[in-house]
Amino acid sequence: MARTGRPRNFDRDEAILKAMMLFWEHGFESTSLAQLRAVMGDISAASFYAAFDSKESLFREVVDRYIATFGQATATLIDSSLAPREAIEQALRSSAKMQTEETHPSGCLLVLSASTCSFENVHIREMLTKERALTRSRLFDCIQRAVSNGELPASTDITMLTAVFETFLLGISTQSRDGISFATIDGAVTQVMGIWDRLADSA
Amino acid sequence: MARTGRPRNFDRDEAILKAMMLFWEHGFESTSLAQLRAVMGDISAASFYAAFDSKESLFREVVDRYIATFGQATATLIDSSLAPREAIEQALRSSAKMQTEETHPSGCLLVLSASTCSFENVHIREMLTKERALTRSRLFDCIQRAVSNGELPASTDITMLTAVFETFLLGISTQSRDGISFATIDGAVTQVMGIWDRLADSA
DNA sequence: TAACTTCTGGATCGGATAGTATATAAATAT
DNA sequence: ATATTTATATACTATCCGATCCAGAAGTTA
Repeated sequence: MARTGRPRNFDRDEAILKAMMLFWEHGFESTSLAQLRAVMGDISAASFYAAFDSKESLFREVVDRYIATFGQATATLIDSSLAPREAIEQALRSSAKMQTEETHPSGCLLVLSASTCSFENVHIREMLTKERALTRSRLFDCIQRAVSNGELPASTDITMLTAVFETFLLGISTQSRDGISFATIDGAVTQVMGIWDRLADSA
Repeated sequence: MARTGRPRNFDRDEAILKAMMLFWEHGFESTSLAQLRAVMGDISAASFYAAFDSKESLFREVVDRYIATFGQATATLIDSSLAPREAIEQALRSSAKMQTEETHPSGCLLVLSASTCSFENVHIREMLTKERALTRSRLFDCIQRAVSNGELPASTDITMLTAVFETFLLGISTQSRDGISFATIDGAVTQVMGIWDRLADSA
């Protein structure tokens, strides 16, 4: 049975995608309700709040959507059918590829859209901090798996090696914003993966 | 001869330092005039504008001050008395040390304080982009010097190797914000410098 | 058709925003 | 002493912010 009431005359899913592009480019606080309503097809404030409750609630939906789509660049990290090294290398290369694409804002939304914010929105920043922590723990698990496998020596400092790849991964956001090409970053990934190989050889 | 007129009853230099801490923590746009005036000793709006002209003008002064102080963590990059490798290693370790200190906001002000902003403040973001480009060119020159010296092979892809170190350097900001310790990042620096050594060995 | 549900247009809310006007206070210069 | 210069306190703009209220429009259900 179809739902009752007057149907909304804009595409909610499409509106979230448009909102994502704004939040991605300008960040949570610097994106205004007026801008959001404009890209959603000049909908009224009433329509906006009826559909999304609040700016913050919309942002949470946007983050979820981002993770389910563009954020899948790091999905290889939880694919246990891949060798840990390949999982990490693919996560780095796919992230570099995605973040430098010109069909959407550059860099990573989870890194850039609330890197700084006002006191009253600290919880928004912490929300993204938690998402990054999730990626970090997946990286950690990947490396731990390699140590268990014997691909990396038992003496490997997993926390430190996680930092090697994660620091580089996070840096791609600002590099992309600064206009560094995919080819250049991809070449850098090759060098960073050399760190893994050198540690593996010493096993 | 002393300057005429009623003397200002707050320390302008100290006020800039206080402003720096706010901009560093919350970013340019999310730091309000009211907050700035409060940390400057509850000065009036009139006093603020008499001393600094505008929020934007104050921010430019803050950036200059930051570069002259905390930003000196990367100063080794332009010290030609240092071997290129040592210059870069020191820049990375000093940056990691500075950015994780707990006496001021974590991360780098030049990376975090305007990573995203509204449309009307793009020039603020671009100002910081230019500062990062300066660091990048210094990194580039450092590596180029090593190639000229023969420390690195003539076949070295300087742009790519610049990206290796710069991407890592930029990533330290978010890592610091996420609470990763200096010891962990410093250990990661050691691994990243191994990339240099492997390239140097193949010379 | 009548009741019900949901969305929309338009006006509006209180509060925060960066910035300014005016008059006065506090110093130096002559 | 008087003029000049600069900073202050106080009051005040105009605008934008996210969010809400209400009446009516546009559907479905019974």
